[in-house]
Amino acid sequence: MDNLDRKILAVLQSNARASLQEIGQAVGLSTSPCWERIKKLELGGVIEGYTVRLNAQALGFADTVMVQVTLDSHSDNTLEKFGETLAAIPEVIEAYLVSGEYDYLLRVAVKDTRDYERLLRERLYKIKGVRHSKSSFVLRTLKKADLPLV
Amino acid sequence: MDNLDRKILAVLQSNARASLQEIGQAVGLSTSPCWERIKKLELGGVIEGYTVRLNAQALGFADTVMVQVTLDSHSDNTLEKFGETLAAIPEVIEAYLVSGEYDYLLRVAVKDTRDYERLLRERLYKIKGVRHSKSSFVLRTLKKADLPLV
DNA sequence: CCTGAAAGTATAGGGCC
DNA sequence: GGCCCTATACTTTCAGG
Repeated sequence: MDNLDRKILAVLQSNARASLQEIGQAVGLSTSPCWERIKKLELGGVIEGYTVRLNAQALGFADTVMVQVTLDSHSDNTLEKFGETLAAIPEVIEAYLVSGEYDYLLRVAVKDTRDYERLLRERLYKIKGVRHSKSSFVLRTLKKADLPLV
Repeated sequence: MDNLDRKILAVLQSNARASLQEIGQAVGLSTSPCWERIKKLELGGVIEGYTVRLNAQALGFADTVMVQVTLDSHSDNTLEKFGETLAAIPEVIEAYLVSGEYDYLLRVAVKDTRDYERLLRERLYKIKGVRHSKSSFVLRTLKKADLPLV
């Protein structure tokens, strides 16, 4: 992992479909070393995959909600069950176990506030062990950046 | 935007470098309509770009911190200044203006706890108008999913 | 690391239902 | 309007130096 690798990753962050020629031009190498480096980064697990940045709004997900969740018990069992339950809820896009005043932070994507109310009532409130939750609706996204590599 | 478009997007979500042949096979179309649909989704702004999923750990960002920020004043001016300041801090990966008990939620990527302490002291605490902040370190990532499309 | 050749892919024309 | 097929230019992939 040298500076050239990081430059290549920076290019791929901004356009994962850039051709090897474009990447090579940007970092000052010919296509073959770029290709070899990328394969190494893929095999080494630095590159986990390639994905598309989608406009959630355009796809009908008008609202994003950040949910703080506090559990009753912190036994291994409760914790694991909670994780499994979240995995099965497609609206839950991200879920983190965190330190601090609450236990979990979720990022949830929903069509509208009614959809969110349904999710809370029918899904989150039904999960055993959840003491309480606090919802924060995202009013505006100020920043969404890539990891700083160079 | 029909079901085929959503299927194509689902394929791209899981692998943005899938060839048109693979995409076509997955959705039951030949390559040309897939290509046309993708171009339309790009031009229509549904597809905002293509990016790479990177292993933050492997790149030296061992810690992720979620920071709740509360501002003193809620004037347009303070709000805008705050947004601009955040834009210039590379460690701040995401920033949301939210409803609820606090004003902003930030996702911050740092090398270690010392790096985070430095960021707090030298950057966040220096921003005018910040009343207080609460940090939650991410202990474990339970889920990181794509938007549910089909 | 480079050059370069072979296999695979994106892009765009024309035709079909 | 949306599909399929086909030709050409570009890309990926991997040899040999």
